Formats: sequence, C-alpha cells, structure tokens
Amino acid sequence: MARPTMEDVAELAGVSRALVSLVMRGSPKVSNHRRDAVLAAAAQLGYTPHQMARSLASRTSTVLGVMVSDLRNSFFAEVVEGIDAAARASGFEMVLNTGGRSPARERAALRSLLSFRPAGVVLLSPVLPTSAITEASAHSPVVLVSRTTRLAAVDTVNDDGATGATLAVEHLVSLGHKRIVHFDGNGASVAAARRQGYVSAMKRHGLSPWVVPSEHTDVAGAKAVRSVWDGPDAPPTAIVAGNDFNAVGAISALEELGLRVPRDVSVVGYDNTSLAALRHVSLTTIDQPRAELGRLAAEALLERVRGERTEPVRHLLQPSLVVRATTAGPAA
Amino acid sequence: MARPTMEDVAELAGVSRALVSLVMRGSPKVSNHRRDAVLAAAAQLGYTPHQMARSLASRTSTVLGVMVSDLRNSFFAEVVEGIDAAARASGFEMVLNTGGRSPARERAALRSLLSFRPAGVVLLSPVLPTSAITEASAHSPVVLVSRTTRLAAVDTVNDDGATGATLAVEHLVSLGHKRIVHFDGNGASVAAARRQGYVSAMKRHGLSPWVVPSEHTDVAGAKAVRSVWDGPDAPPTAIVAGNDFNAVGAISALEELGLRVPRDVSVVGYDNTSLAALRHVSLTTIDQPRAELGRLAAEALLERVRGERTEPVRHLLQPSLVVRATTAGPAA
DNA sequence: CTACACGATTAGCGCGCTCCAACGAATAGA
DNA sequence: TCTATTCGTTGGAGCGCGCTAATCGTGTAG
Repeated sequence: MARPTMEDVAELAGVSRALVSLVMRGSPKVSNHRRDAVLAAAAQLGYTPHQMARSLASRTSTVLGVMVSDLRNSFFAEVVEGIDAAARASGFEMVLNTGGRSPARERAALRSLLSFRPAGVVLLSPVLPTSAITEASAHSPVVLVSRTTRLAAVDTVNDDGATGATLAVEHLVSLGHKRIVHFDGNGASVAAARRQGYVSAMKRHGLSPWVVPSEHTDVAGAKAVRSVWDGPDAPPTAIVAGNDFNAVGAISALEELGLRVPRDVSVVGYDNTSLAALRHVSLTTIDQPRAELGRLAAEALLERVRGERTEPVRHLLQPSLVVRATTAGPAA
Repeated sequence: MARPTMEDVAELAGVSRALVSLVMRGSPKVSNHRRDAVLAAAAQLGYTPHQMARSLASRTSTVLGVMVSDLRNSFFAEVVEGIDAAARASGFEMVLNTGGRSPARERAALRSLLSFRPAGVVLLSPVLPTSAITEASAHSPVVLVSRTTRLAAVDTVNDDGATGATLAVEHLVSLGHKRIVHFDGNGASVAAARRQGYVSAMKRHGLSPWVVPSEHTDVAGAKAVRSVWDGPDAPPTAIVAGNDFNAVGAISALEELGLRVPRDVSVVGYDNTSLAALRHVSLTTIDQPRAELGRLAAEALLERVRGERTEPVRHLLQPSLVVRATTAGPAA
C-alpha cells in the first residue's frame, strides 16, 4: 500500500526531486531528455502526485466542496453531474456531502467541507440560516444554487421560476383554458417565485388566480386534486403543478375520479425530470436546465479562485416549455 | 480567507502547538485547565483543523473515494446516500467522481481519486477492465458494488439477482401464469444473474424460459414488447422486466396495443426505484436494498482501514418482492 | 583563452499538522 | 534525602510536495 513518492521517482530517474516536481507540473523549462527519463520512472513505479501534499505546499486547492440536501432527488443529482463535469474539465474534484434538509446536519456538513480548505463551496438548496452562510463565505467562496441571498460575497445560480410559471400559464391560456389552478410548493424555496409568476400571469390575462397549498410530492399532488374537486367551486380545466412529482400525483388522482388527462383536465409539471420524459407519463412541463445550473455554479467558483472576479453574480436561467401529452384544449 | 492555524491558536492560548494538537484530537492526557483555554482560543479564532495537513502528517486518510457511473440513475444516487451516511457516522468524507460508463473516463476518474490517497475506494458498477481494478487495489482497499470479481484483494457488495428474478417468477406462477417472458438487460453487469435466476425458476416449474434481449431503458422495454407481440408465437401473459425503467416502457407499449395491465398482461420490474412507488405507476417490482448496499460498501472499507479484516468479503444481499398494481392472475 | 549569458538543474525552506522522545514538576516509595 | 514513577507539556523531526534562490554546465562573443 505504501505508494512511491517524488523522492523514489527522482532516484530511479537519476535526477533531483525538484526536477521531478517540474516535470509533474508540466514546466517547459525541462529538457526533453530528462523529462522522458522522469516520466518513464514515474510510469514504472506507478507514481501519481499526492494531491493533499501538493495543495498543502502550494497553498492552493483543487477541491470543490458540494453540499446537497438530498441526492435521491434526481433534480439535485443532475445538478451535481453538471458541477462534476465542469470541475473535471478544470482539474478539480468534488468533496460531497448531504445535509438532509436539517440545519444542524447541514452545519456539520459545511464545517466538514471547510476543513478541507476547498477552493470553493457549492450549497444546493440549503436550509441553513444566513448567518452560517455569511460565516462560511469568510473562509471560502460560496455559491448558492436554488436559493437566493443578498450577501455580497456570495454568488447565486437559480432558474427564473416566475418566468417558468408564466410559460405554463401562457401555454394553457393559448389552448383556451380559463379556470387554471396552481398547486403551491409551500415550503420549498423555489415555490414563491413560481407562485408569483403564476398569479401575475393570470391577472395579466384577466383571469382570477387560484392557489391551492400543496407540497412537492406525488402524494400531496393527489391530495390537492381531491380537495379541489371535493370543494364547492366549479372544478378547474387545467393545473399548474408545483413540480413534476406533484403533477404525476395529481394525474393519478384525476384518473381515479374518472377524469381523463388531457381530455377533461390538462396538467403542467415543473422541472422536466427524467420522470416526465417517460412515455408512460409524457408530462408537459417546464424544463429547468439542471446541468447548466451545475456548470454555472462551478464556473462561478472557478472565476473567484482565479481572481477573475470579485463582484457577486446572480445567474437567473431561463426555463423553457416542453409540450408533451398532458395538455390540450379544454373540453367543449 | 487566510484561516488561522494551530500556531495561532497555541499563541493565543499561551501553550505549545503540540498541546493544541492533543486537544483537537481529544486526547485524555490534557489538563482541564489547558483544554478549556485551547478550546476558547480556537472558538475565538474560528479555527478548524486542516484535514489535508492532518492526513499528510498522520499518514492516514479520512477520505473515501467514490466513483459512480451515472448519478442521474437514482439507483446509484441512493447507494451513494447510503455510503455517505455510513461515512459520516465514522467521520469520513466522500470524494466523488463520475465515470460515465466509459473505460477511459473511468480510468481517469479512478486515478484522480487515488491521487487523494483515500482510505478506500468504492466503484459503483464500473466498466473498467479487471487489470485496472487490480492495479488500484494495490494502492488502496477497493470495494465493488453491482459487479463481481474473483480478485482476492477486493470486496464486493451485490444483490442476489438470481434470487430476485426467482421471486418474480414465483409470484407470477402463484398467480397462475405459465407463459412468462423475460426482458434481458443485455450489457448491464447485473443482467446475467437475473436471467439465470429467471431461467432456472422457470425450469423448476416445468415451464419453458423465453428470454428477449433488451436494455435497461424504457424505450428498450417498449421495443421488446412490440417485437414479442409482432412475433409468430402466442403472446405471454406476464413479463419479468430487466429493471423498472424497462418495465414502465413495456407497460406503455402494452397500453398502446390496447392491452390492459394487469388484466391482460402482468408486469414485474426490478430495483424498486422511486419511480415504481409512484401511484401513477404502482409497479410490482423486486426491491434491492440500495442504502444497505452503500452502507455495507463503506463498512467493508472501514473494516480494512481499521485492520479488522484482510480476507475479502462477498456481500450478497437478499432482494424482496414488492407487490403493487401491475400483477394479477391471467385472463381466463 | 577568458568573460559572460543563459538555460537546465538543484538545495533547502516551509505548508499545517502528527508523533515521539524528552522534559520538569509533582507524588510515591525506599 | 534520594531515586522511581507518573503526568502534563514541549521541542523538533518529518509527512510529500511547491517554490525561490543559488548553482551548474554549455555555448557564444570578445
């Protein structure tokens, strides 16, 4: 298990340790002769530079700390993939943690990440209090994804939920719908923007907004449908769900009520998760560019690391409408 | 950004650096008097030990390297969550990578992980050649998840795919099915065990096995259904799909053919992903204990790290049947 | 043949920490 | 009183590497 060190490579190649260091860092001021000898020796020993020693000596880091609330949520998993791709392209690695949507656990996870003295930290939809984020930003560049802040030292990357919800409403209105209900995401940090986008789009078209409290789960979506159809009001002809899971739950409940989608009721989701793309679901939804969110988060950190920028950035990505099989004109 | 060091804490507390080190590592041989002074100084400066310096000096590591082929696959994401939980419980961190099912990329990812001199490495369903795994195992303990090996230096954690497929067949047979087809996962490393379990279970019941080549995607599942129903043979009354995605694709294609599930055809998936649990899908499937897979992988590494074991372990987890709404007796 | 320049190479310090040998002071035993 | 022993504490070496300043060797000009 004892891996070789630079010293071993230097000895085998018959050069000094410093020269091996130069070769490993790709310095141009090494003769080809020596370079080949060093590379051959390194290959023979199976030598790879020790990242930790390297970053200790160079006082730099090739680590990006990433804290994600819940990896099982495919939305976050795909953002992480985006971060990974961007990090890899620049020679960085991810140290990854989960916070479980608990402030205490997130705090511990963040501390743990910072103990690696990372080049930067990405926080995916954290529930941490602002004070903890402020403190972290004193030690390391911080990027927030799916959460906004006014902190000047912190970058943010979000999708424009208001525009996304507006797209959903516009689509339904153009199909002829007038009674459109929104299932609100309640606690979720992205819910407010979506709700606000829905409300103002409705008003813009002279329609009365109808917001039903719900959650970002399929169970909650089903429950919201039952509460609406059990209620005293004439039922809507279309639903703008809080996210895809919520939409799928709503569709199940509608079918159990004997209603057909989209013949009787149209449904629009949000996120365009892989679930929505399944032909069995084939959900009309709002696409959030997840990999792009991740990429921009990583890029934002790298810009800070390279000292290219000190001003905060506020990326607001534009979502897009993906029309599939759950929307159609209202029943005559 | 310049974080305080042990030296700073020592100076503020009026003690030596070595004493601060002892306090940070929770040594009992420190007087309460001094300990309090050190902790107070550390708190005042916001000091946290530098993990990389620590592991360099101690020649130990608190890093677990994790390479996952594709995080977007929720199966892997959930295994990673299991690893994370176990690692956190023992004070370890994950350095995480993706290999993208490409041998070249996986090789680079593995090298990158090893450059951190991790305590151990977890490879989730790698497509790497055995030689690369052998080489890695010379440098660090290695655990393979969802892939088998004969390498004595490498631990493995798998679910018992043969038993899982057998459970599916038994369930269908007990419902009265006789014509049961299996959609094979082809390239997937777990496919062979499932196929073999299916075949021997069928034979055990005096039924003739019928294996259709497919893939672990919903598109492939749909295609397999069409090829079977377009074929010359009398169609089956039940399908044992390669995994949940394959099953969902099959169900869509069946419905497009005017067949009802489970009235006309029963379908069993594999993995019990969150998809299967959605009420809109409500798929009968084989549950693979994913978090447990992850936990055992982490544990296996930690046992090696702690020197508690040098023999390889071969964990084979028992899957279980989850009956939902896609299976019933065959049509009379 | 000497002086000089310049590129290739090396010695050695320090990154933040762990660990070990060794220290002084206090207590115990003789 | 003197020697052991224990306990809490400290100095210093060294983990594997990056980096700066100094050194070496070679070719060119004078």
